[in-house]
Amino acid sequence: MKTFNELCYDLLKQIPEGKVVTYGDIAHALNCKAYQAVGNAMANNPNLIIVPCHRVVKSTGEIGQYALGTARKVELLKSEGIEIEHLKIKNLAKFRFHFAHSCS
DNA sequence: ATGTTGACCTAGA
DNA sequence: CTCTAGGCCAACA
Repeated sequence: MKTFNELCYDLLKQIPEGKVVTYGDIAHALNCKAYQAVGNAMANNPNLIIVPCHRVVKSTGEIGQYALGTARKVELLKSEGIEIEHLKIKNLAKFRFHFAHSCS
């Protein structure tokens, strides 16, 4: 049985470049509202290289936190093509990624 | 099992 | 827009 954290990492790995998701979206994808549990999974940061933790932002459009620092997170997101200013995404909905459901 | 913490969210004023 | 209050869940001591 994978832990909740492992599930979060798995979802993160599915996020393509230039796309971002909110902690709430990840929690909702897991049929739960464990927003903070998702954040905790990132905070544990067991596989920062494998998992694109930098593509996770807050629902308000703010960048949130990052293991290597918010500044580094912004730089990475901007490299992806996302427009950010003052640690906040200009068009969050435009870069919002929708997780695939069990339906195909 | 209980208490505390955390890269949070939503609603109300 | 800002600030306050309540709620939510999992992992760890």
